[in-house]
Amino acid sequence: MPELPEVEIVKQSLAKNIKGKKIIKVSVRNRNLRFKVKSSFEYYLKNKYISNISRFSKYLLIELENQSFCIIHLGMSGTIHIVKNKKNYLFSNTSFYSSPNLPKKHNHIEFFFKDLRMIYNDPRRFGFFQLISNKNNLDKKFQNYGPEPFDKKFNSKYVTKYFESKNKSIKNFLIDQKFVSGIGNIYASEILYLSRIHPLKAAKKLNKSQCKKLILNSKKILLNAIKKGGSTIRDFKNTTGNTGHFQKEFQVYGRNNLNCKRPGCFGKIYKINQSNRSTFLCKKCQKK
DNA sequence: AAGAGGCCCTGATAGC
DNA sequence: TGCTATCAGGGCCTCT
Repeated sequence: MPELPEVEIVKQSLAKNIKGKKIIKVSVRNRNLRFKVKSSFEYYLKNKYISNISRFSKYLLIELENQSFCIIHLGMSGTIHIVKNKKNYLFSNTSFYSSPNLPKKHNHIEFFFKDLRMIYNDPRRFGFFQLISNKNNLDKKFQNYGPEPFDKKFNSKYVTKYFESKNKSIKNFLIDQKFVSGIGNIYASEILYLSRIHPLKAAKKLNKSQCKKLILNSKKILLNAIKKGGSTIRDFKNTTGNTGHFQKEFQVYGRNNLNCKRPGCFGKIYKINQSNRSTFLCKKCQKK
């Protein structure tokens, strides 16, 4: 479930906790993630320094001293935990499960640093780790991704041009990473509600003012979610194992059969199915 | 070519 | 209590 805001929260924590540090050791307990973790993975990372931590879309980018990258995608249930070490941890197995918030199962990958460990947990294994040899190949990896909502390229001209003669629904475009990067199923519903646009509306039928609203509200929702520490529906936890708070501010997501929160609307929130994913909307104040 | 739907996976929950 | 069915959804893939 991690979308851009949740990944951003994790990124900030990694920047604080592991940037500049040397990876002493990596251990992989389960290689069968979304893509198989290669057997050379641990060896490649061993003794390398981390020169930078960044994020693109829903990806965490760990840059290494030799300008190569280890990229992480959290899939839907991936979480990263930072556990501070006790003394002599390298020689003891007992400290591993000592952190109260660390799950007992599905801890697939562990990075060891001098003072802490970074542990990747992912029950459903939709997430993945991938090594990328240089910046050029990183750009190649993301060349088919659209701009992030905060990018200057995500502007009125781009959106209206993109939507020309497109029959696909606006909701399916918001979660389409080729159009815009970082928005997932939850925030798509919230953005459309705030913009008063019906999720089933064909993209080409949006007028200029609606496109502008969409751009503005995408930024607004995501920034606010980052400010609140992301959203926790089921799985998302920050690196200390705590939940985010933006879910308390959801206007439509998960509010099936409840009243519309918009003052003076008195409509009801419906859950519909779009391409096998749930969409939430108020049929009264979101117009086709 | 655009767009829809299937698949990967586990855990939580509902219903009998 | 214990079984089965359903749902959750990111990204890649296949099919029409």
